[in-house]
Amino acid sequence: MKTLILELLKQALASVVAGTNVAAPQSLTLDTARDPRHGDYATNLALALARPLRQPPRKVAEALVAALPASPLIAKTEIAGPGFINFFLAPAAFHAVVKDVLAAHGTYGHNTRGAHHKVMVEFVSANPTGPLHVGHGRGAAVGDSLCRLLAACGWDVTREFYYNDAGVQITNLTASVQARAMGIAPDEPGWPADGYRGDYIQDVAQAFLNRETVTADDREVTATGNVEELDALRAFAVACLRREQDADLKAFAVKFDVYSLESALYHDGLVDQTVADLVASGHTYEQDGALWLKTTDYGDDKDRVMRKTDGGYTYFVPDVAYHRQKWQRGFTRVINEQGSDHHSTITRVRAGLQALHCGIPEGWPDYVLHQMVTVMRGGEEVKISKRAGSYVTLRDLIDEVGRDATRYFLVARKADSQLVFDIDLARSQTNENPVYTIQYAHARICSVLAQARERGIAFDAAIAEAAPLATLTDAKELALLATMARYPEVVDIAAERLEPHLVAQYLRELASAFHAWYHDCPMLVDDPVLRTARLALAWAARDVLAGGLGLIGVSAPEHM
RNA sequence: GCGCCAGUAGCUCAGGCGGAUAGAGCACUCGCCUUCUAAGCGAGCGGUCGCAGGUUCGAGUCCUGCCUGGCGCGCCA
Repeated sequence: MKTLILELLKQALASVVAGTNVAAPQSLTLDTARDPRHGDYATNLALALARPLRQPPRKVAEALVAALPASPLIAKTEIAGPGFINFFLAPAAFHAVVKDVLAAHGTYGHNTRGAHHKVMVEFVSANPTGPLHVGHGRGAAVGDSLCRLLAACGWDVTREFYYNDAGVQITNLTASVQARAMGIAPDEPGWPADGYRGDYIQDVAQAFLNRETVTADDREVTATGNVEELDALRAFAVACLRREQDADLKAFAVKFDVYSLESALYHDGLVDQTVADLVASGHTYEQDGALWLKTTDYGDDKDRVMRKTDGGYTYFVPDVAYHRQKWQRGFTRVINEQGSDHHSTITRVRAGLQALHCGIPEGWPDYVLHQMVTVMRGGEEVKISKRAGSYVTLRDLIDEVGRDATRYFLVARKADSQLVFDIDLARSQTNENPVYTIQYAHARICSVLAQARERGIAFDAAIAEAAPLATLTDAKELALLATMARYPEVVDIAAERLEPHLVAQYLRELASAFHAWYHDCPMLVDDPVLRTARLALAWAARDVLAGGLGLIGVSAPEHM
């Protein structure tokens, strides 16, 4: 619908500019009008052209309108205000949306912008030292929606989860489990400094003593039961927490294609190779017994230690090795979704990659950072979960408010805004809760279609596609159609800007437009032509609602 | 002190590349169930877009400075 008007406008523009030495603007803006009195679409093209053409904007607008090719889909145009051109569409233009939706068979709004190019989205990437917390949940919700959006835009998406299974934190975890296995509780003599204090450590210790076998998505380990064997303890503890995180992710309906391990980067020699290549590149130096990378060559505010005086590497060295590996695996596009508390790594990783001089473009990879989540209940901040001890777990939220509400609220805010998660709001099953308003719209349509079947009214996808729609003239149904027409643009922009919250916001508007229409325009009327047309519209609206909900990983229930 | 992010209605938040009278949900007030699900609809109330300058036909949006909050500033990840 929009592309069609843009095309006409482009022709008008070409004809107006012809014969002058004024270049046509590189891109045209055509906005969906906010005020219905401004029609359906509006452009400020005349205002933009006024200066280069040295003519009053309204006069330019008149010329543009005169040059606009006639179309049966445009009812009229108006010149308004300082020189806006408003387009009023004919109902037929709206009706075409229903056909578009139905013909797409569940892929309406999708596009081919990605052209099957590979993109990796790395997200969650929690270290296996405890259950996932609410921050990981935000990362999971945002990252998973990004993957769904990119896939809908024709990208070949790989979902990757990276975790540190070798560093100081894992040593710490191992010591904590060992202490628990030996009957030592936090703060008792022998409890490791900075040990993990959550109850889950006790569970892991007990399972280890029971010689249990644990299976996670990427590994299986059987406990030896010997608390003196640190390697066995570590392997078992990591497997246990991986399994726990897998269960959390499964409950959240988030899946990964690839798990990457920090330890593998060492085993495969990628870390040493990266260090050697960085040294060879001339961007390193030795000082105070440590090896430094001159990250200041690439915009950092100070240089960073690569190899500590104890001989170990700092965390960003394997990160650089890992990202070079991503590049070598053919991912010319990589998006890392992380908590913003790690944003300082961005400069270092990019600097390391640039210093390698291996053809990686500046500014690669992309990052999407999410800000902190504060959980509120009863007007007070919630900070503690029994199981984890020191933070609110994702599982707590899912158990308390459900997967759909959790996902919706965690993805509905712009990632770089801090988020207040109100448990009372999320769990309320009333009109206070936007996620239910959206799902209810979907369920309502399903319910009416079921009613139609019960009444013996023949209706299916084929009938919907063939339905004449000329009787759809009510203002509410045109408004609903206009909202549905915006969906492809929402998907496109949300994927382009890596902002899945736009989809969540759009769905609320779509649900609202649907409910208003539902209220004013009964579907199961006696007139078979009108009835069929409205059922076709409802069928299409259901497709768009289900498609949008799918992009944010929220279910589209048939009953509520 | 330096860097990143944010500051928009009582609350939670949207606001494409600068564009028309700044929007939504909730809360609050008033209406609407004999009617396909009232988990809904309609109307009303509610604003110094953090502050101050600047750029221009036009600024919530761009620039500068400042204020407030979060995060980071480690040979932790």
